[in-house]
Amino acid sequence: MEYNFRETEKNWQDYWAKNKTFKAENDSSKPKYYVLDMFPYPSGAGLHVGHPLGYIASDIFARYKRLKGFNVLHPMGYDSFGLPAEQYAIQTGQHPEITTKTNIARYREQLDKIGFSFDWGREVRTSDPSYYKWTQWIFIQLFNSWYNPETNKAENISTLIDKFRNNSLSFGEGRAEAWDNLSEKEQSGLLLEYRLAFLSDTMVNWCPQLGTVLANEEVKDGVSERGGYPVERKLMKQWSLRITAYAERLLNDLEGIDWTESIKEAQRNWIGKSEGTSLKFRIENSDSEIEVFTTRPDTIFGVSFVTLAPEHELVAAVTTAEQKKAVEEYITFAKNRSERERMADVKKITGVFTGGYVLHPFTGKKVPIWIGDYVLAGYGTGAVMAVPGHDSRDYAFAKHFDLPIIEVVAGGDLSKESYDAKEGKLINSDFLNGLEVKDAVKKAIAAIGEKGLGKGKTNFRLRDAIFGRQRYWGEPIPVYYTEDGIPKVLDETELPLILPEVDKYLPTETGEPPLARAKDWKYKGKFEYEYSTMPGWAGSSWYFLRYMDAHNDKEFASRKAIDYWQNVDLYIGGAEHATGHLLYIRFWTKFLYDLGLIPVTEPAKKLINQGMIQGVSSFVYRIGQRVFISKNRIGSKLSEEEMSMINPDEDNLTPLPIHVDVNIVNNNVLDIEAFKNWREEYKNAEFILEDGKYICGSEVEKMSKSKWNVVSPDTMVEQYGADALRLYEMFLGPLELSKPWNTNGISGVSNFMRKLWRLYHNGDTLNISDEAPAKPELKVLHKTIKKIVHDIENFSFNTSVSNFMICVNELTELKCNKRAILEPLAIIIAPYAPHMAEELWKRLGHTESITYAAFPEFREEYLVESAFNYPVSINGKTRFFQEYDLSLSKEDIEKEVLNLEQTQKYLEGKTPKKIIVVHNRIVNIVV
RNA sequence: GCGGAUGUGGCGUAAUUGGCAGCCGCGCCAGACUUAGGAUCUGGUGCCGUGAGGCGUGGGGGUUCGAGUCCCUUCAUCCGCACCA
Repeated sequence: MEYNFRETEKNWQDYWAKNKTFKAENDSSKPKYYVLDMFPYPSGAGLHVGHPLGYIASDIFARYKRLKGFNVLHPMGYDSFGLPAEQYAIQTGQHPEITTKTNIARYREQLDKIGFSFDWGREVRTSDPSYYKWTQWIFIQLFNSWYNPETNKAENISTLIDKFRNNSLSFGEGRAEAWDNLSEKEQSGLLLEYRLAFLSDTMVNWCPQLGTVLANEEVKDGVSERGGYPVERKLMKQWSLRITAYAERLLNDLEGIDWTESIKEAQRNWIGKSEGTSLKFRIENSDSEIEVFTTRPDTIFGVSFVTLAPEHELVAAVTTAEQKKAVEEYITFAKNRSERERMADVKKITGVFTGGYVLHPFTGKKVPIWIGDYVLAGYGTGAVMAVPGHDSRDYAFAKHFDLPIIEVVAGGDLSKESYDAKEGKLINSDFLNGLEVKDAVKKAIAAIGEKGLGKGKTNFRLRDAIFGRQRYWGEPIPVYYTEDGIPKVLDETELPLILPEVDKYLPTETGEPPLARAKDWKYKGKFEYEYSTMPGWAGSSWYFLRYMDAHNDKEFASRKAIDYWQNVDLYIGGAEHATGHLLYIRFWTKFLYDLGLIPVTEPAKKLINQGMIQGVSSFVYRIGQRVFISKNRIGSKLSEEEMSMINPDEDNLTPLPIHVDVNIVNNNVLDIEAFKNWREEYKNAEFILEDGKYICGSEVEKMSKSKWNVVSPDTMVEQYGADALRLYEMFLGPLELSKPWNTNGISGVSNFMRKLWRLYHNGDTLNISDEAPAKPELKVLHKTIKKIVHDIENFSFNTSVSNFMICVNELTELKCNKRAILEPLAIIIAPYAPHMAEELWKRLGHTESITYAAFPEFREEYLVESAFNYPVSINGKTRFFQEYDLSLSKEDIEKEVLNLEQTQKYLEGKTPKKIIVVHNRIVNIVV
């Protein structure tokens, strides 16, 4: 009897569910291990074959750790708030909750079929009130906290109020009123400048099509990441999170975690730390100063103009009457240019002279003030000292407007381009002349400090994260407003603030978010709630903690559970979250740590990014309306019969490529019957074939419904079984690599599964011998154990599949049916092919699941050889092989080799210059 | 522009980390068995050459007894960031 994967896999999946085989305990004598996948957003399209890649890898690891005696936490859940469900709701009127539930059910069904060892008892859904209650709770903690730069951590806002009281507000820059004399509104406004969750007027990314603001992380190339709609800058009152307070720690702590270099680098980039100095330029005929930020104070004598961002607050003040009109026109122009336009023509230089001047702090010379939109209002001080000689952007601006270019660092050719390198000697620079750049920087900073013109300063590119979304399907922000408009957070006992029902999922006529439609939705019946909801990333910024204690209704997770599980040992997910989710989850973790709520500062010790699985689209080529030409016949001569199919008068004779469903194409050969039935319009299609077949074209593209290249895991499981799918996804190549899906190859692992089964069976019956194993059999087993352990621990799952194949091939060759070999083999393969492993385990006479069997111990002694077959090479080229006992010394081997007839043949009478003998490796003779 | 990765047969890939390049699989070729099949089994399969042999890890150079692996240089592809002063 052949192995019946359909029945067997179903049986074991039922068994695992019924016996709660993968339930993790929150305390155990075993060491803990936490394996986490990035939980999915349950979209309507269901899972394609690319989604489970990371889940399979993490599942193998989790199962391996269980066999190694660890108490493993391996949970799964759903990131179930989000835009697609809401947009679907807008179109259909269907409540997003219903769509979400349906999608989750579908996801669960698909996941179950693959045989994952998730502890479903800990499932979380971010859209569930019992979950978002705690997301709201964390928001309240953020609101009630500020970042104390002295202790370098978040503290309760009361410690700030104490400071205000004691120092009469001298703590806040430039304020001297007494705290208690301020009105409540003034106090609230002041505190908002410090709270980690705060309301402020900020420039936001406004997306009119989506009707919401977006975080910087959600905007790519000036369009929304979801949907690709244009995004514009707009000043709005918005909730934000003060992630910038954590910039330094987010940067520094990257050192201590085992994440891929590319993710760490992306985060470093995003945080964008840059060290420099601030410097003030006195405005001519005025008491005001323009403050700039520069990383190159050494080039101070190369300043030939100062550029302000169009939004800079001093623009009006420095503009002269003659230039007023031009400046105003320019500002209007800059304002109306969308972010997208501005990015699209980075090369285009625009700007205007204000007519005003500043005085050079060292020479006292007049320096013209310009406005240019290459200077960003949001970074540094929104003003730069332009050094066209040594900054390419200033150079381009100076060239364009014909402004002077001064060389102050020797080494470049300023007639061609600016010299930006930070090496060379200073020239034309008064007291800096002759110094190397590095020393000149130091001396310049010192001089600037002495004159009281500025001081060393660090800037970050990281912006505070805008937190409010003018959307329905998200966590309500637990805030209400008093009659004075003072925002107040709800009391913790009032949580969760349930997402109210609305009649439509659209903004109101007055442009308020959908939540404003909710009937009688008022705090204590009279105060208005905040109508914005939280962004998609809120719920995912702490979910790893909730899994530790998923049903706790008193706390977000009990201290005991958190102290036990600590943080994630292995986190697997896509690299697309590099600067979004993975930054936020680190931020929230650090915040909760500061409050003393959790014992760790990082969410995950190790992170692996699985690659994308791309689709391979297939194409048919249509001529006219109903004739399809095989790929390699395009451009070839057609027979008379073939010609008669085409009507050259009516038909367009250029073959038109059309995506065809990959499920009716095998090895690029089209299933013509299936194709005719695929769509009504192709029922009467005619074909121009090659070798009697229709060959399709193919191309690697993103896997998506519209490209007809989606391969569903269900189809694979149905045809080959879950174990085969698991093995094949791993066999495809290194986990981190992106690769196109090719269904053809799965037959290889499918054959392997059958071979494995046959190893234990003779025809229909189990065929196992209790005889002691022979040495070669033990050698094969232990070689495999060694390799598999090495592979798993290095996350090299592709090579372990290949090693299993080698092992089974060799044991088949040896006709091995010894229990002492096949039992351990079942265990080591169990993480990869758990269903078959369970079935074999049972047939071998075990009554318990294989999940908690003991992983076999590797024994070196079985691999020890007494001799080695040395490759003998002459001048590095392998010529022949010779076996020598391993006890022989190098000298002995050297002598023996030289005496060999074959050696003499290759030496052709010459005397070797040198002989290299590497023990257990190679012999090389140099002639 | 900055940063991160990747280049090996027709294809996906492998190489105990400086020691026999091409493991494992797909595909292909040949054979066996078959009331034909896109099933199964056996063998072969880097390239050139009938052969001895030669050539081969994107290209060029170097270090070394020995380089896919280390160094320099160059090219190509993918991804991330980007007027960040």
